[in-house]
Amino acid sequence: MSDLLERLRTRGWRLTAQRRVVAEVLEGDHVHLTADEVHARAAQRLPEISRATVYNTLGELVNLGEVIEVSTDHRAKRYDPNAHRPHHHLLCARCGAIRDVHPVGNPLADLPESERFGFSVSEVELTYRGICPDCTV
Amino acid sequence: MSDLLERLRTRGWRLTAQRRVVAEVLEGDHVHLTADEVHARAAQRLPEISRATVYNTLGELVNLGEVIEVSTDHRAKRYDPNAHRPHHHLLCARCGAIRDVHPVGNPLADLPESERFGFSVSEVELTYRGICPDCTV
DNA sequence: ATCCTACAATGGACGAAGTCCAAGTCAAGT
DNA sequence: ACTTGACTTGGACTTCGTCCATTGTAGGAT
Repeated sequence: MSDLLERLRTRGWRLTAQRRVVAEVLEGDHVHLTADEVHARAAQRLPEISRATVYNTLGELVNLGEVIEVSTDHRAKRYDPNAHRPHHHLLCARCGAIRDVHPVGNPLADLPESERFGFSVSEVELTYRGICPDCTV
Repeated sequence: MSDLLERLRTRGWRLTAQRRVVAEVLEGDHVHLTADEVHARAAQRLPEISRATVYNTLGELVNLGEVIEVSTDHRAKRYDPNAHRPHHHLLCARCGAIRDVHPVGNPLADLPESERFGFSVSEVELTYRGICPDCTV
C-alpha cells in the first residue's frame, strides 16, 4: 500500500502524516468505511486529525481514481480502496455487510439501442442485495 | 392514476387533500423527483402542505410498494412512481437526467455461486451512466 | 346531517452527513 | 535553515431528513 503513497507522491502529492494515516486506514479487501469511520480509525493513530481533512483526503483519492465512492444504502457514502480491479457490490439488507463481487458477463451489452435514449453510455454499476450468512441464522 | 388512489383507499388509506396532491404530482413516465421537488409542486396546488407531510406520504407510498426510492447521485433521494414494471436507470453524468430502462438478460444469473459469499441473493439494481443527447452537444 | 375519534397534517426543533473558509502550520525545494 | 505555497484545523453553515406535541379532519356511527 506504500505503492499508493509512492504513486501519489510522484503525482505531486505532499506527503503529510494525515494523508498517510488515511491511506493506511483504507488498506485491505472488502473495506467499505464511511468518512466518519475513517476519521475514527485515523484518530486512533493521529488524534488531532480533523474531519475536514479526512473529507478532503478521501475526495482527492476519489478524484485521483485510487478510491471509489459507494452509496449502498441511502445514508453515508462509503469509500472502497479496491479501485484498480473493476467490481460490483453485494450487500446484506439486514446488517449492511458489503462484499466486492465479480459477476460474469457485461451488462453494458444488455442495454438495447432502443433503450439508450440517445445517451452515450459508458459505465454500469450493479448492486446485488440479499441476506448474509450471519443474518440467515 | 386515480387507480392508485382507489387502490390505496381499499387498503385503509384515509384520502386527504394532501395525499391526493402528492399522488397527482407523481403522475407520469420517467418521473424522478426529490422530496423537495414534490413538495414545491404540491404546494402550487395546496399552498399549506408541509414538508413533513410530503415526507410521510412518500414514505408510505414506498412502504406500500407504489413508489420506488432511487438514490442516483449521492444527494437527495428521488421518488419513482413506476413501481409496477421492474426497471433500472440510466443517468446523465453531466446534468443528472434520468430515464427508466429495461435491459435484456438477468444479471442475477451472472453472479457465480463462488461470488455469493453464502448470501441468499434476491435483488439486483443496475445503474447505467453516460452523457445524454442534450449534454453531448 | 351531525358527532366522534382515531388517524393525519403542521411546523419548528433536532440530527446526520457533508461543505466552506479564514487563519495557522508544515513539507519539501533551494 | 529558509521560504512558500500547499495542507490542516475547527467551527460555522448547508442540505436532507426525522421527530414530536399540537391541531385538524375523514369517514364511520348515530
